[in-house]
Amino acid sequence: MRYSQLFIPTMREVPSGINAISHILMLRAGYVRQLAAGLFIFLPLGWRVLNKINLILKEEMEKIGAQEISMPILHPAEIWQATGRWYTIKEEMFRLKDRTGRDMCLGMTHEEIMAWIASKEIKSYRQLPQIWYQIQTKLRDEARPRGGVLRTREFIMKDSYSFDADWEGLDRSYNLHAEAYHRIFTRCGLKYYQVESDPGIMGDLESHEFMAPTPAGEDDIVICESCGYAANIEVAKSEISTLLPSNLEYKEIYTPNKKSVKEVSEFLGLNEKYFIKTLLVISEKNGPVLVMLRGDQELNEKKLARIIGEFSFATPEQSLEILGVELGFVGPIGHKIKKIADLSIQKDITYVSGANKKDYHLQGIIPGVHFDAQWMDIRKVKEEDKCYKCGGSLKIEKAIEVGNIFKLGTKYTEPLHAYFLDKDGKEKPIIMGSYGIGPARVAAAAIEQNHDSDGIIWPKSIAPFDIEIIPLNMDDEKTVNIAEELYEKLGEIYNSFADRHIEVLIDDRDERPGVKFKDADLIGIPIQVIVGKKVLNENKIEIKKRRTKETKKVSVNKAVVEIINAYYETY
RNA sequence: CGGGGUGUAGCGCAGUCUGGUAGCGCGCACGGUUCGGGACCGUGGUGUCGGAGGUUCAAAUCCUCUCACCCCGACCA
Repeated sequence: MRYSQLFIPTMREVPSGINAISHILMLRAGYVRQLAAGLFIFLPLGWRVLNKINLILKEEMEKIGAQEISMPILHPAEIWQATGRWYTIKEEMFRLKDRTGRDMCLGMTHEEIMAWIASKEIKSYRQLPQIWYQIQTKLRDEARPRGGVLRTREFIMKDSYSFDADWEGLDRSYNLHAEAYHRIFTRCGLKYYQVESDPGIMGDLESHEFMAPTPAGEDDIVICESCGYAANIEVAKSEISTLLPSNLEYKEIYTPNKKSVKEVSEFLGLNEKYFIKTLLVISEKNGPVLVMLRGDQELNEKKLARIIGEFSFATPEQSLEILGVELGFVGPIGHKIKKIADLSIQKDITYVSGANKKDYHLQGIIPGVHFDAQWMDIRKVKEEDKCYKCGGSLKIEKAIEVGNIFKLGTKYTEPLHAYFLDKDGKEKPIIMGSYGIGPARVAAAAIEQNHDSDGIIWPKSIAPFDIEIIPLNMDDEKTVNIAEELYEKLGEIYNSFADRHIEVLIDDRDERPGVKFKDADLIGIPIQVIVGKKVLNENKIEIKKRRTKETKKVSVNKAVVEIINAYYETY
């Protein structure tokens, strides 16, 4: 295509108040514009990138036998009421009424609708398995849209759903998706991890997330570099070293105004690890709960919430009211309320904790002897911990969730009565799975992972064009003729890498060379072909790889072959 | 939802403290000179100063309310 006919509004200045690199570059390079909080317009270049990604998604989904369909985004409330999510999801769902006053909502996702159609049409095990997918708009009234295109209120998602007759079938469909996702993200040029994840409101079974590491990411993931263990920090487990025996005499100690573990630890000259941090939380379902952690550890709130449901930390007033103790001096002994202690607290040594009395702590506490509790893993993994599988060292990285896979089981099919008759003539619920990928997040992650100070460096599989021809002197007949000739010839070449023709952009604008160079680097097409009077005098043109900035002069009559070679060499 | 911040030309900003009738750079239009890394000179157009109400002879500026957007946190199929 011709640059002069394409709408690519690049910006020289950096928009103020935003900080995600992908957000800045998408704006500066003319890929997107923002309509309102969490609502983005994809301009021609941005839309081309999304379509490149979608094409890869379609190809890989078709390879595992998935069939593309399209579902409404406006849903009747009854279906969401049937599964209960009409009630469990709160402000995040856009709701409205139609003219007759009927409750409706805008689809945040499509499990309900998929299970509904399955319930109507799938009657026999002979119709199973099925995998249906769509690339469709989702709407969520996000509390805080952020990071440009990373978290928006309206976005496109590739969502697929598997329907199987039994659990082995679900495993098969799940694994097929995992394999397809590996191919997809590899093809899109992303660095990514498949991590264990929290199923959240999707269900209670196995789930994984595909995470593209970048500082702009919203999630923390834990990676073991020796054995490959990878998990979202919300569910990650680790091993921490056991402590050497301690044998403190059981007695109260005066600790005036020393409340935090750190303060008391310094006051007594005893390592934080020999403390028990006692927290009071108020659970919506279970009321007050006392939570114990080793002094140097932090609470993983997600882990605790999975045990006791939604909870909040007690206020100073609540602590006095419920325990009769000021916060800071609460200890594990004596209270009648529910107690949960982290597994890292050893039962064979003595600890220090609050004495349940203002300005006093208690030493010599032996867990299991002086108090009992429900022993659970509620600790947040730290980088200095060891891998619980292999003992290897761990690293924690920020990452963007670009995809996820969930085993749903019968969570949606039972309430929506999606039953089929099995071989044995018995009626059984369909076993379901759901699998999502956010194309805009893939694009943003690709930019986060592939850019330099001049602009975007697209992985060539998802670049809006393959090659950009840059004639430098539009008033020089020879320059224009050779550029146009290359444009013609290159456009006719079949791109076996992508199974389509080479897509060429020619910057035919009457602009100064500097402007063209800057814009070309900003928008990030993998190969630049520079045609200019100066080098043309040697009967040569230049080929520049955007990624490495490596430039090569080649003679005009070998140009096409050399350009194609350079294109295949880059990545 | 809690905390912080910003709204002045298409973009980036100054002007607000101390009230006096709106400015700079870039971009844009036209003319000329330039032409291998966001050119230069000249000319020109551009604003309900986020909105509403109030104080005042006079409000971008002071007061009250409100809206939008951004950042941190909570939340996040």
